[in-house]
Amino acid sequence: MSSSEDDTPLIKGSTTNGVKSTATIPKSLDKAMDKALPSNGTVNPGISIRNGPVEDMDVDDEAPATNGLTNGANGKRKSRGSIGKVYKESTSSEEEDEKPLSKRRKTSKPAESDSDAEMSDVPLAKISKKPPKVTAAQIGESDDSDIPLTKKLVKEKVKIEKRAEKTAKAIRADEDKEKKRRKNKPAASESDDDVPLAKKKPSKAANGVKKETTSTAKKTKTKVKEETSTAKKGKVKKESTEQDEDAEAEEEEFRWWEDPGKSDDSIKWDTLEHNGVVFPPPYQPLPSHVKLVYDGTPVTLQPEAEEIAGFYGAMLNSTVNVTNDTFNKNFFADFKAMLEKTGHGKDRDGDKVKISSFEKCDFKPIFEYYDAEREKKKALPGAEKKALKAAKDEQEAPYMFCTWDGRKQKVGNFRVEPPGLFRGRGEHPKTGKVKARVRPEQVTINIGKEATVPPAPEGHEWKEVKHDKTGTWLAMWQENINGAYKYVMLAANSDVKGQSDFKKFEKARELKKHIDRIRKDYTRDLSSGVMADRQRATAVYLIDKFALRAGNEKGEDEADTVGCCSLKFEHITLRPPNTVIFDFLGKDSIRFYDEVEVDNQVFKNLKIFKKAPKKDGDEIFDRLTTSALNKHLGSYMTGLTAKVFRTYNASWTMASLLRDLKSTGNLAEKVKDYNDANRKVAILCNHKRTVAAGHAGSMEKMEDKINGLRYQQWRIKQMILDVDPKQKKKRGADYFELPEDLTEEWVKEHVASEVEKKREAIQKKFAKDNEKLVAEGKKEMKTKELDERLEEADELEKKYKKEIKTGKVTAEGKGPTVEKLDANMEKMEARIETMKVQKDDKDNNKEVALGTSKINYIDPRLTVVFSKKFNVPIERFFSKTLREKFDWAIKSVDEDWEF
DNA sequence: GAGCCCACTTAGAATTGCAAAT
DNA sequence: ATTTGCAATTCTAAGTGGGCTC
Repeated sequence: MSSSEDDTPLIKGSTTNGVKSTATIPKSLDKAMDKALPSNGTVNPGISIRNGPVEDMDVDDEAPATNGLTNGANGKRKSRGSIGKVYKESTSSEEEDEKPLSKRRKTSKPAESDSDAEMSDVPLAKISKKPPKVTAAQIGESDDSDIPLTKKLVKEKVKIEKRAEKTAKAIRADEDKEKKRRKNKPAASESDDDVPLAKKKPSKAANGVKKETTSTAKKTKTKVKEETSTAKKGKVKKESTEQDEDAEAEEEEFRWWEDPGKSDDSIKWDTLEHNGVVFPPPYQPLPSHVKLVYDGTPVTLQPEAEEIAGFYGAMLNSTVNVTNDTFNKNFFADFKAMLEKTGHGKDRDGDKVKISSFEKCDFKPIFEYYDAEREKKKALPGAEKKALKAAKDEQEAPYMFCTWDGRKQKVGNFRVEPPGLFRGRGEHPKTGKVKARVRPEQVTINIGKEATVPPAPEGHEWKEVKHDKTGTWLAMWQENINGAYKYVMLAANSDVKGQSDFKKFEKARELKKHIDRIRKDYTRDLSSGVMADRQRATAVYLIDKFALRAGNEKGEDEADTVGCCSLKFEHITLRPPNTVIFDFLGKDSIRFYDEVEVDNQVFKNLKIFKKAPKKDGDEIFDRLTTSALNKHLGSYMTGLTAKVFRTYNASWTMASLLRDLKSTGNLAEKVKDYNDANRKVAILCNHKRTVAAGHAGSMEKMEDKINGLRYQQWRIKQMILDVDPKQKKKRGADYFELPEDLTEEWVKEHVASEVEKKREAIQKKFAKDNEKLVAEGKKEMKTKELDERLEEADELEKKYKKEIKTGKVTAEGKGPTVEKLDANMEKMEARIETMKVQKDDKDNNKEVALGTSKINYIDPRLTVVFSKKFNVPIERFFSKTLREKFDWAIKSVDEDWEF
């Protein structure tokens, strides 16, 4: 770990208005670079050429880039539309022939499914390389709905059957293989010779807690296996209280992290039982008085259409969607399609009303109905709400858990996603489309061969029932908008998820052993003569330094977002001598903006990669794909991919931040220190959240509170003068001035609001007291009493007004002295300071999301170690669910553990 | 070796729950 | 007791990457 100290991933400064402070590259790395790069830029003779001919490329970069770009690496050419176009202008005919061909191939597919009017309008160059994955989506779109639907279903069915057959075969083959494997390898003789080093480590670490050797660990395993069969009736004990040393005392919990690991991890389970999925309740039609109003006329819709209108209606208060043109357009297209199918609406007299204009639709009545329903539900007395929830819980109980290799495990998302309007993030071209109700006929069940297959809902059947032991999912369906697969899997606190989490972090730790070599290599390859290698080296540099995502290809029918490999011309701005400005939308259309200094060679390379004729829309790394990059990374270490770097860098950063913490303060300070470190990691990973709606308001409130305190300070100062006028000379007149930013106007307003607050408090108390009296059967107090009570506020007002007028404040309290007042001042000062810190903290934090890094990137063992070392209860860092998810970490590590 | 299919992790928003403030 | 503000949890979209096919 220490060897790469200088290569700490860059921690960006805290964000203010999206502009981050400049990060710097460690000097030592710079120096290393100088050595690696001959100043004249000639290609290092030692460089291995993996990828075709060496380019005659001037590393000093002023030569036209076109040659290097186009004649280079054989193969490795992405068929991304516009790039081809660029090259066409200046290069070989080979390019010209190939690109259009691939385009033609790609575009031909959509044509064979229903034609899509929108599609054909798209310029040729822009048409997706991917044929639309799912024709279902188009069916939804098309107006002549019925015919294609059936056509499509038939097609799909055939496909499915084929696939099912195939997988069945595969599974059979797998099972045979497994049988053989078992025969050859009795469980007891399982050798751990081939267990990767990384896997051994934790059990070693665990030794601190448990004095177990590998052999006893094995015993544990066998024991668990035996228990499995017997444990079925008695459930697996969940909250083991005896978590340690005397583990020999019967332990029903499955301590898989002490297990050296199965040799075959492609088989995920032997037996699997579960109860399937829960479907959302069927659509409840609106009461007859609630209707969509079209062009002033309330119209009755068929339930299928009404449901869709309801999706939209219920959303009217979310401006994000309703004011989005794409959303509205997509919604209305789908809505209209359903109206077409169901015969549009009928007015009071039963006459047909054709709904053709979105603008003439008034969803207000529907919105108000649903809103009222929401309110009703919210207003329900607590007991009733609880009863309702209990009923639901009971009904769902059977689905909450499954039995996985004999152990009871929580299922994550057993509820089938309800229909609604698709809310794609960012500028998703399909946002607003109707997400259809999932029918049982679309759902595939994965379950053990011996298990009872849960029945499909009455009158329905499952699409398929599988027994695929290589999968961890219990049920699956394909969604109609993007054709995405939706899986029902186990919850985060399950053993399988824990195991893969553990593996992920072990993989990241393993990278420590290779990172120096990898960095050395990519630093060298930054000046490789092979364009593809140079691009790859540059990309790895960016991924390593700035924690960028890999950046897979995306389709035209998705939001236009990028990661490292898919960065485009316009996403990078170069500012000599060596500053790179990133500005692009990443995953979830979250903006990544950063100005950073990079290695000179990287700067030079990016300049080359951006060289004309490249222009907006063209890829920077046009010779690089994520799979090529990952393949390369895999040569250093099995399983190394771009993703691992993010985990590694995040955890490594956290580890070094925590390591350097002195944390001598109290509990709260230690927690704050931890959170600060957490925040730095979150910033590194660019984890953001939208600023909460009330943020500006609550900021103002805090500022106002602070100012209120400062005003009180001024009052105390005047009291000091009141007690001892000589202080004016002693401390200087300035000391007693009201701070300039507290204007006369502000003071008046402030004072008025203080008085108003007082009044309100008095009135409230009065009303309450009266209520009490009434409840006790006594008479209410008269308004006269209220007036008397309110006098207190009047006096306060008078006092303030007088103070403002005269600029003098009479000292309060019994026996006021300068000393006492000074002490008061100090207390006030401290309060102001803490409030200011709180405010800044909140402001700095307004767009940083800490959770994502805590849940996915920071090795939980780091947190556990910190918790133990500094004696902070783990509850301060991990919520209940997180403690369950990270159970393995909490129980496997002592305070000497290192990432 | 591009283009899918598939399975899994990662992500922010929305919703819910809970406790501090009033 | 109610309101408010935030933390926790749920939801599901959007990534990554393996592997298969042609």
